Amino acid sequence: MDTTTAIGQAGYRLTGPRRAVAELIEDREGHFTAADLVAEARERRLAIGRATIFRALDLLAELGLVERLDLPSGEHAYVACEPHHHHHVICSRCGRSAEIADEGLRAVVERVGAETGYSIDAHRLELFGLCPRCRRDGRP
Amino acid sequence: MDTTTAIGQAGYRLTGPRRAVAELIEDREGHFTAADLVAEARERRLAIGRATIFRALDLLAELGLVERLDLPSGEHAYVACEPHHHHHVICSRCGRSAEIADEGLRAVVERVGAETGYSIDAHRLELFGLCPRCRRDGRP
DNA sequence: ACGCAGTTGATACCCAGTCTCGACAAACGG
DNA sequence: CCGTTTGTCGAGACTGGGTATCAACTGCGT
Repeated sequence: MDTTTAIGQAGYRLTGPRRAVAELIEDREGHFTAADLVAEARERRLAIGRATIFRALDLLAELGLVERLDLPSGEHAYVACEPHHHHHVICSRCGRSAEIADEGLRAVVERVGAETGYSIDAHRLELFGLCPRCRRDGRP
Repeated sequence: MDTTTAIGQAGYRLTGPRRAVAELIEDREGHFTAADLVAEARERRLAIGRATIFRALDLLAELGLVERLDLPSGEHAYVACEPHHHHHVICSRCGRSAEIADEGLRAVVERVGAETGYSIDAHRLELFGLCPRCRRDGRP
């Protein structure tokens, strides 16, 4: 399912600015910040307000088409992704990310719940390292 | 090892403001934001500058005596904790947290590395839910 | 084509966190 | 115990991410 149709199906209006933001995101590799999109939009002479970009990102995040990351640096970034529960491995050099499935995490979560007595209803796992390409290329 | 001695042993000066911040943190339950500490310090009429609180938090985080969290809301918060690698389960109502050990996570990380080809050198796992006390108490 | 929400953009605004710099005080040596 | 050195502090200016406001606009159902 493509981004623009997903917006429509969720009952939101399929507006020009939203299409434009979706396009900006599709043209990206790796993660990006809201500021990146603002800059990119300005470069392409798109008439999209800053607030609109933030709003579009919120919307896409809500639909699960984009996910918010908290980089170790403290920055907030986003990555485009498929709308189902999963996690990311993020390259700390180039920012490319790969989705990962359960991989036994569910079991870990259950064990923690059992041992601590917490009823766990959400979790976040982020992995950072070098992607295969960056490992192969330069090692400064 | 208590906080103030840890600061000394790491080669940093054991100053009044740092002691004060350490004390503010020890008196807290659950997670707290930098702004919380600033407000608390003001209430107690402590003459500690805002910048100093941020600096002290950075220092304590570097020593591993405090850990930075990214709440689902996007806020940055901290929790006091022991200085070794671990993760937290955080109560989404009261903010109390419990530390959790490996619990099989290491194996998960290794499997992901093997499958994606990334060389993973850092990870973050945060679990959110209700702590036993909040489960027992009100269910609004 | 019409009309009404939902959406937009400009702008002002708010708040977290950082930077600067003169004043200060912890640690150490004598 | 006092002087010196140098890390640290506080105040305030500053930056940058993100949000609130509100009049103007436009997608979309009828």
